[in-house]
Amino acid sequence: VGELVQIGDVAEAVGLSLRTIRYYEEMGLVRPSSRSKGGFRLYTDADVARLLVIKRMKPLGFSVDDMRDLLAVRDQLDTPATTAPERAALQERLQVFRSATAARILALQDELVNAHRFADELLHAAEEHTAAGG
Amino acid sequence: VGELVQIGDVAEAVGLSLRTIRYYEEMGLVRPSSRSKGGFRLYTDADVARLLVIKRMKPLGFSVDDMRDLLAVRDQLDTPATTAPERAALQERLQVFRSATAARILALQDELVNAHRFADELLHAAEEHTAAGG
DNA sequence: GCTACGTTAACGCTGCGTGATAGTTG
DNA sequence: GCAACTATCACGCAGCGTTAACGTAG
Repeated sequence: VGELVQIGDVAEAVGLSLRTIRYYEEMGLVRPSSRSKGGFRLYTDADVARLLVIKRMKPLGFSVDDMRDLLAVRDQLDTPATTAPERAALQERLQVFRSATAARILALQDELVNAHRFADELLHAAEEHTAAGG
Repeated sequence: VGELVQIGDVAEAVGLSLRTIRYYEEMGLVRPSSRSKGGFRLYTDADVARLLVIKRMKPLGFSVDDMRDLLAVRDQLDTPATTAPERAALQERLQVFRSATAARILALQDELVNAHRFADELLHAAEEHTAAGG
């Protein structure tokens, strides 16, 4: 629960490569809460949770910049010192992500239709040439 | 019908950028059937059709190499000189694309579920902080 | 001869994969 | 002191976007 885990365990747990995790750190998304005496990255549960957020955002087409932005909003909302007007502004930034996600959902549905059509085309192309040679 | 069109018209028609169309040519996917005296690319309907196939494959996650491969299969199937045993081999290559497309459809469905969950999370995160300050 | 359109480099970018080389942990 | 893990460069790659500098079409 209050465990510190190394990058390898984290990678296996969240399904990201070591390289990817280090890359996100390099880009300012997730910093391990501490390091071992020898320099090994040590992650808390909260750190892992951040990586999971990222992993969810990735297939939605969000860029690293977008992810950093959303994580920052989350951090601010979780900060008690954040004032009400500040929270209102953060809500608007969340709204942008909701819109983008909604748009992405529509795009995915389009792609699904497209994929089915393509599969059909592949079948027809196959049949045309196997049956009566048209 | 037997019209030759320039790259700009093609780009608008299929929804790809000039750069992208040239890139696909560079990669050996679609060569314009001819050039103007001064060197302008001139495309036939068949050329445009090839580009449309590519445009359909792109969101399915196929690489340029994959696309070249599928177009080659198509070309072979459309060639009357292709023998029956050759056609059988081509069918097997088509099967690979069908499998990949089926897998992609499943992946897209997963991504859709993921996207909906993410949208819900965004809503909950918003509500938690707007209503009773938890 | 003007304007819109096109040509070929060639460099830039994202999101990592893939070594190389060296140090750490237990 | 050995195996397994990790560290930091640093280069490579796909799939284009984006100038730059210049030629063509009509």
